[in-house]
Amino acid sequence: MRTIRTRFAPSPTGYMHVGNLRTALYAYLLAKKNNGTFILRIEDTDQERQVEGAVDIIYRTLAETGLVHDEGPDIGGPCGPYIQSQRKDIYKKYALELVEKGAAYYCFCDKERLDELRLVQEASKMPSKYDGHCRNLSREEVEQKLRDGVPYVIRQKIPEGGVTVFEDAVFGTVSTPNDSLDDNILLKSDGLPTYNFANVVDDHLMGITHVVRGTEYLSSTPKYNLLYEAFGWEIPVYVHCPPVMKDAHTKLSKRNGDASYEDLVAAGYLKEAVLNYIALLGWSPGGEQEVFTLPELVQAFDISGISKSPSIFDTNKLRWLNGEYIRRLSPEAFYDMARPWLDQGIHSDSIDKRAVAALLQPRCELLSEIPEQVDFLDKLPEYDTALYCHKKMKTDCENSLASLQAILPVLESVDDWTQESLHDALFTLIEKMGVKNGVVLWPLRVALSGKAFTPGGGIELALLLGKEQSLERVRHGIALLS
RNA sequence: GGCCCGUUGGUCAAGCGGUUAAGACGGCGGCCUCUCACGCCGCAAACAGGAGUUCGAUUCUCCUACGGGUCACCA
Repeated sequence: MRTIRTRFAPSPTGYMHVGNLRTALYAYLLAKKNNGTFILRIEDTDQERQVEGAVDIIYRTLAETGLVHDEGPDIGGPCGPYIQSQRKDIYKKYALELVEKGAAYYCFCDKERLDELRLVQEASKMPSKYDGHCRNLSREEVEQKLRDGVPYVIRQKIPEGGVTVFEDAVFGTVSTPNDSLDDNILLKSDGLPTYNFANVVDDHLMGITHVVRGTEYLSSTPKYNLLYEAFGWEIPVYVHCPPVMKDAHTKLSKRNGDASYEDLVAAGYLKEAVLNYIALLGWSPGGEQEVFTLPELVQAFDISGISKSPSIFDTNKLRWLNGEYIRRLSPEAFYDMARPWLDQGIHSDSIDKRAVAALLQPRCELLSEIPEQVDFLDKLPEYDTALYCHKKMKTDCENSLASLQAILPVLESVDDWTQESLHDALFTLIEKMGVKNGVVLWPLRVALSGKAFTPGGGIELALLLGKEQSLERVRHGIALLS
């Protein structure tokens, strides 16, 4: 069996959508699973839609996520160049070959005629389709016009009648009547090929064995196959992937303001988690495992697990998975990753950020939420005394005040400000008072944080804040409640 | 509108003629506990509808409905 060669062929027209990334991922996985080759090709035949810097985003994203290509514009390879605009001459030669073979023809219709044709067809509710005006021009007519310098395009000559059938790896057998296909343009009047054509030529020339792409190409695939057949080339295996949706009706897209890969990373998602999540969006490994490293994905990948219907991007699940990744990080790795966010929420130098990170790690699903989780350490927020009333803890303003008043001297007497000392001192107090733990510890935690929820309990917070600051906050609490 | 494709809980999904129709996220309840979270235990929640084929359909066929894609000198 031939070595499998797949390719990711984006147009440099903007950001990396998650749908795009997923297509790249599947192409990568398919190649690597079979010890094959993964190729990057830039499809920039549309002069007008180029976006500055878009190619860099593609390189950066692939590198960051570990989807490293074996051949591509930046690293070269045996089938270069890997940028379509640099392959211009190649396409014309093949287009002409097709004309010779009778599978394509020169068309001299100008834009005006085409627009008018479309209007008429729309008005009469006819399917809009090229009317074949130039389809049967004689050789003499063609040569005359060429000599006269009339602008031309080259169109594909779809056979009349018949049905084109092909096998898709995810959708199975797909058959389309040829009459529903249009004589599309292969070579534009600017000499550049359309996607339809460049794609086929490049995929063949680059030895692509498996074409992984979105379902938007499913219905034009018969036309590509007609091209392959006309050339006498081997048709690749098609793997059409359904789209990633924002909701049941709309696709996930930058245009709708949906998050791109970069946005997600900026929002505090780990790139591994994002990649893992999108791998599972529209593909099932079959087993129970949900957390996969890239190498594990390579091992587990199989085309048969790709689903036929669109899937909705679920932020909830991504969050969960991200939390799962965070919890699996070593304390050091998490600290390093959390550091920038920690710095945003805590400016004081007296707080031990490693200790905060340790408290945070099991309670953090999204890095970007860290600042607001820890900002109370910097400065006690203003809070309502209603916080002291907690039914389950059996606390209210009165017994909270009593507790804080009892706590104050106890804390003042703790010289050795450690977890053990604090714990011993406070639990001795609890025993002496003959109350439930919460009656003492809840007011303490509230006084220290001014918040309903915190990463850590009263003792842990006291330890972080230090003796002086803790005493001050307890006194403040007493004043508030008095 | 023509052509192509799809439809299992709210979401991701397993299932490939016979199952009590997995599992995960989310939701709800409980346990643990110095709050919250983690962890653990449990609950609710689905085969779009209708005809066939078959001893038997979530699985096969057809129709309907709904949804998506595509009909450019864009990719």
